[in-house]
Amino acid sequence: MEPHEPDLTAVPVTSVLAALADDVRLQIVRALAEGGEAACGSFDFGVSKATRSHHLKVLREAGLTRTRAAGTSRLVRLRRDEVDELYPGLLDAVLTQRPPA
Amino acid sequence: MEPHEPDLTAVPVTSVLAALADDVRLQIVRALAEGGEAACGSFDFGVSKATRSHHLKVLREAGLTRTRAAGTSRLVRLRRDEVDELYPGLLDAVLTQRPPA
DNA sequence: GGCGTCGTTCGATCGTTGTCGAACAAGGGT
DNA sequence: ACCCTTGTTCGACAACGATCGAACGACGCC
Repeated sequence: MEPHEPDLTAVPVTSVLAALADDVRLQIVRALAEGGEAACGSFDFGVSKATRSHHLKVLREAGLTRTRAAGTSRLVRLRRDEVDELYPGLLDAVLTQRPPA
Repeated sequence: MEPHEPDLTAVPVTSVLAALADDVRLQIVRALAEGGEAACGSFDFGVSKATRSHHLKVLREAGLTRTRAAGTSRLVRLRRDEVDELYPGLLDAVLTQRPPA
């Protein structure tokens, strides 16, 4: 099956923002920004694997991540360069974990 | 009635992003970024005044805008300084209108 | 006071989306 | 060959959100 990873320029801004406007997905993006490439299963944020798979699909179809098969796992990585080029400052602004007031 | 304009630091990032992840609201924000302060009625993007009022409320409660009464109208303005300080690059990244492919 | 304008709020509708369990598919190891 | 691990997909359900018309409130003006 094709992973359906669109060109970032073909994704409407609202879709990119919507993809980031979820707590679970934001945690995934943060983990990817810190740890680089990671297997899907390494993100366990209290949701079922079905939900996690759904979130990874949203991120992928928003043009924010790429996925490649590696044996029985799938490795996900952040498309940071492309995002930074098209939306400079966006990831930086969103990724910095602020203290909860 | 109090306009309920929260401190930006008290608003979760996901709420800020969700507020920007809508086409109508994005148009409003762009208009505010260009034209400065404007009356609610000046935004007519094909939605009813009820819907428009709803969108302005979302933006206000996300800490992105301020509203003040002025006679029979209400003037809305973008809290650009505060947003830029807390999320540097976010507005710049989002506000630039890209050509539709 | 009465009217028109501007905006908010209410209630309803309807599509979208986050969530889950279960079923399925693909790989690797023994 | 068998099984276990890893992910995806499918239906279902619940919650949220965008939208509207209509009712309401506040203000200025004549």
